[in-house]
Amino acid sequence: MKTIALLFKLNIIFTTTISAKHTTTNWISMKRNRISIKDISKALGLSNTTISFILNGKAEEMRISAQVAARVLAYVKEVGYTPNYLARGLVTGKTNTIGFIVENIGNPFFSQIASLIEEQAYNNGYKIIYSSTNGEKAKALELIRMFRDRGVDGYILCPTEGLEEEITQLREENRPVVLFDRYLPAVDSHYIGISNEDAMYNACKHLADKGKKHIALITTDSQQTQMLSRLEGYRKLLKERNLTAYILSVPYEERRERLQLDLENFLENNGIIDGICFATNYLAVGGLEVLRRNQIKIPSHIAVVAFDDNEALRLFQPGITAVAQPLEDMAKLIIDRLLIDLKLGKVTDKTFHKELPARLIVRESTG
Amino acid sequence: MKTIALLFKLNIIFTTTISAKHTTTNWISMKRNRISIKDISKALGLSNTTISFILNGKAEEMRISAQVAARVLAYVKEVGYTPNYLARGLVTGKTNTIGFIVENIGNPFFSQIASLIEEQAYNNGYKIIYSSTNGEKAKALELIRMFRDRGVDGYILCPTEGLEEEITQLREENRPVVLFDRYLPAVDSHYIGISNEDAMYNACKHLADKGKKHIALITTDSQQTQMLSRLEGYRKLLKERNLTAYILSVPYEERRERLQLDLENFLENNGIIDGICFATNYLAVGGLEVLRRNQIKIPSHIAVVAFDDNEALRLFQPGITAVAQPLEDMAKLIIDRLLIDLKLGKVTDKTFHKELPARLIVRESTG
DNA sequence: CTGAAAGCGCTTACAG
DNA sequence: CTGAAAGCGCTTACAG
Repeated sequence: MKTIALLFKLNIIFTTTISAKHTTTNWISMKRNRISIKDISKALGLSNTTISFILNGKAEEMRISAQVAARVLAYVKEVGYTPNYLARGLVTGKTNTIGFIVENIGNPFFSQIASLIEEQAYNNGYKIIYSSTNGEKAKALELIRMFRDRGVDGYILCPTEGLEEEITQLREENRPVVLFDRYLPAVDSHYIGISNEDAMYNACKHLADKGKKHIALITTDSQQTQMLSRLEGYRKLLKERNLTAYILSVPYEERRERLQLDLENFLENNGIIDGICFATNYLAVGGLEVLRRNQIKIPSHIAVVAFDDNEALRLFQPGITAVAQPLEDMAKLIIDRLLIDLKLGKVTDKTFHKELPARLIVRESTG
Repeated sequence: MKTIALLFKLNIIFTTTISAKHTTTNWISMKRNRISIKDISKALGLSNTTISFILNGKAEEMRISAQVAARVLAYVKEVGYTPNYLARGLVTGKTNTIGFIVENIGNPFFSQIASLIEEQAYNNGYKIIYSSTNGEKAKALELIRMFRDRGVDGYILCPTEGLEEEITQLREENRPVVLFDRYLPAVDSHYIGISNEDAMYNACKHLADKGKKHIALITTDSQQTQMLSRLEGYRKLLKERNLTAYILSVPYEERRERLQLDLENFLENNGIIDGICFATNYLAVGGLEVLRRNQIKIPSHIAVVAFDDNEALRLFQPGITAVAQPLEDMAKLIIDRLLIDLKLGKVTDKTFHKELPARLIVRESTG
């Protein structure tokens, strides 16, 4: 049967290529290249079982003689055998792969945390498959299902709205999930983020302490938890200090196109504003361009605080005060939490909901 | 046999959990959840073969009646069946996955191109597994091998030095590979990048045309092709205009720590410098901080051009003139090229070596 | 201590 | 037009 299959394939190649001889050789060598457990057991006169046990470090447990084990390991090393993960995954149901879903890997916040998560996962023997949702629920659903079909062992998700049902199902199927950046209130799931309310409260407090009386919040209309909490923090400080709220809420879908015009109008109509908090990184970058184009002096005319720190804010002149998320700690917590469920082989009943404190990095933009 | 295995697993659960009943139910529902071709064929009274053909769009080709096909498709949709990619991959040797290796996903250049490549791949039915080498050959080798063990169909590599042998082997095994950003001169492989020499030549020419007579190049000692070409471009312009070269070459390994001190010394010792080209993005960001800290006026004292454009350079005051890589075109070419080999099922003899032109975005930093 | 054999969920050459 | 059966490369319960 094997021979027949071989001949058949060769035949295909013969009829479709010009340099048949060359390709044929390649094809054979390609198959030869990939050595299997069967090849090893045959060569060493042992059974597949024995090889497999030794390869999986179960030699002692299965009371396989040290000499046999050593002989197998030496041979494996010599021929450079590596196991086929697809076959292994098919049997064990484990692939040592983590599905990582972000909003957009091109966003510095996500790419930086991706870099850290990748490293942590790698150190623990896991690889990452990633994808971006661009904030679309349909895309997110498709990605989760695709990951499932590919048998990822666990999921790290930056969820869009409307994913409640799917995530609940993942949990019911005992698939480890950790949410980050934002969570879904209706779903009981592990979550790691920052204390957004406190972070924004502190940012605004910093402005108020600098004597600002008319503090604006530039945000989007997204109903994601992290955005709502930031809004809460803003409101809390304003209430505490008896200040008027000036809120510009840009439609999330058109956040890039609309920001510029909307912000210009907003500032024109509210000339009294003397402090601005940007609720997220792309709003800050876009907003700073608007401020500059309108020759608004920072901080003398308007003081500025941004959410999420990055190079652009650091290099801006004046340096922009920013709320920095503890990316490294977050990445570590996310992976650690996922690994616990992964090792356990099932989802724990008690979910872990952790909000880390953010750090306010004070620069010249707030005087 | 199946029943025995089932009981065994249940037993394990009974002995390790408290709410055994609950967990048991979960476990069964988890297995039930995953419906297979066998389940479908049984339910519909057809063979696995027929189901498989229909699922793979071979119904017509295999002359399966339209009614049967429709019935199967309807049932599949109803029960929400999705194929197990591991099993499929084991048989076909295809996983519809592309291995994507970058230097560091946290670097904006790589995360932006990753975002674009991911989208293009996704539109063509491929998923991305990615990893970062951090410029280390050992890590790169390990990643390539890990990807191979996981059966990725193709490779998009930003190669480190010393990967010649491994890449040659991939080609010999008929595994599609596309290099980007830099290539390995000793290896015949597809490559997509930019015309680095021209790009740097034009950047320096722009400075010279602005009357700069003492143009410095800040680069690393990396021997990667893209860096060498940029150096060539610099040299070419200098020769053409009869200008003296001022080159600061920071050790690649310590590029972050050393840049600051080295650059300060360099500028101090070469007070005559009136123009600077940074050879890559992190050098530009670090370098600009040094210039600012030393209160060097841009462009009046020193004019500046950076390689790779990004937000930080755009927002910097003054705006920094930058060489912008055509990321979108590159991503498209990379995927298109890989898809050709992927569809073909083997590596083409003729390799594709394409260098796209970069664009110089002139801002205030060059006067 | 070790091996024969079943099974994971697919695809596909072959036989009607 | 459709099905029985082999095989992809592993793991593992069972039987010595």
